[in-house]
Amino acid sequence: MSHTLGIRQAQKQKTRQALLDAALQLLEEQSLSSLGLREVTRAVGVAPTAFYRHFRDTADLGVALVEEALGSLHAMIGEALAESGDGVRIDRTVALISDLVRTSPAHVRFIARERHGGVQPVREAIGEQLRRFADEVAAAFADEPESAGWSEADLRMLASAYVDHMVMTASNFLEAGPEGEEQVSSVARRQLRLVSLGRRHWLD
Amino acid sequence: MSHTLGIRQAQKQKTRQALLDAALQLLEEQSLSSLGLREVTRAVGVAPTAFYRHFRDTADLGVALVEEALGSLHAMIGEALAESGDGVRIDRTVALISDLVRTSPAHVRFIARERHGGVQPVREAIGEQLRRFADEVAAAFADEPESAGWSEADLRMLASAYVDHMVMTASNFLEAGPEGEEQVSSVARRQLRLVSLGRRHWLD
DNA sequence: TGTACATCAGTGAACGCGCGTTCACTGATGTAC
DNA sequence: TGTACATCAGTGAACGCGCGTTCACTGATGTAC
Repeated sequence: MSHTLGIRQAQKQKTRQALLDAALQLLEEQSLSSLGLREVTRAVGVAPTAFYRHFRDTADLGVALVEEALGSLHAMIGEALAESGDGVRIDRTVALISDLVRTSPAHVRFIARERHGGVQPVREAIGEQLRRFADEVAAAFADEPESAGWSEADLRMLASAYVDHMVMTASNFLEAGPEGEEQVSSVARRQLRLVSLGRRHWLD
Repeated sequence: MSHTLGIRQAQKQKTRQALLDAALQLLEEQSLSSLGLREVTRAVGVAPTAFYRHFRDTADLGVALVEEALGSLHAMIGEALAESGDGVRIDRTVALISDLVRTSPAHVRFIARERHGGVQPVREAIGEQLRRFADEVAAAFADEPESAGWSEADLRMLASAYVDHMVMTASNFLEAGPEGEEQVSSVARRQLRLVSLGRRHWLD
């Protein structure tokens, strides 16, 4: 028999999730540093003071949103990069980002907005996640035969370029909307091809 | 004899500039959507209502800051790109960004923060400036012999990658601080070299 | 040059409002026996 | 299974505070003659 949460804890988690969801929606049109605790509780339909049962302040809630947005992404990126063959891997990567933006636009917008936003703990949480992505991408590249002769620093440099390009592309998808999706995909794929070609001739 | 502004207009411009300067400083630690008009006037030492003599609201002030931050940059980028030889041009470009961040860190931070921030008119003003940069970079590339056989769309794709990389690099310089400057420069130059190599083999 | 009037950048009082935080509370859920 | 007590998620009143905006104003600067 699977472990069931107590009624109390289950209800608490439900409220917490409702606060996160409401905040994420409100953050589509403003940034975290101007998000009010009362705004969030009003949207959920609980008393303002209930907020403190779940988060210390809105910055704390923001850090939780970072985990929600990026925490489950590591596995997916690993799969996309595991593809052999530059062309297919590029297609998979861009498709992954395109899907992500279509499925969770609010999460993506939040990350793009708060990556350089006015709330330090959130900036740091995002920075750490992106650093982890870069580490994972670098590790994936390191295993490939094309990386023979590459220094660790150069692999990290290449991986950073990849991750930064992914973030930029996600933000481009958001800005372009559904009708601009194909255009953004096309540019993103060609830019990755550019980098891929550069990689192949790096040691010439 | 050169035209002199009336005393009244000169004083007005001085106050306006003081508001812009104070706002920019306050924006080092918060984002525009949480910047208060009273905060700004308090920092300058004028009455809150004086604000309305210069700007409709803080979003309007933000748009003015975008012009101040990016308006004078077009000429400089043109010069850096006019260099012949990939290596020198890359060095010049990265040095330009490094200088910019050292000279005007607050302006750079403002642009990085508000590029995806919560204030629509400011996002749009930044987007338009970056689009202009991309146009100019594309035009500069188009004049080069290496671009023979390139479609206009591919040139635009290459130029976008350059401009996005510049913004990313500026933000990296900011984050790294003075002691990380050489490291950021080194990574940025190698990433541009990667793109440059890709460009050379684009039509293979 | 001097005078009389117009302009307008900056003032200061006043307003209603929503904010974050505190506190003692309630009542459903959990636990020990 | 039933009872008595403990826990604790969510409540609701209250607080002091700073906000954006309005308005009639002042007095230095500008302009017309």
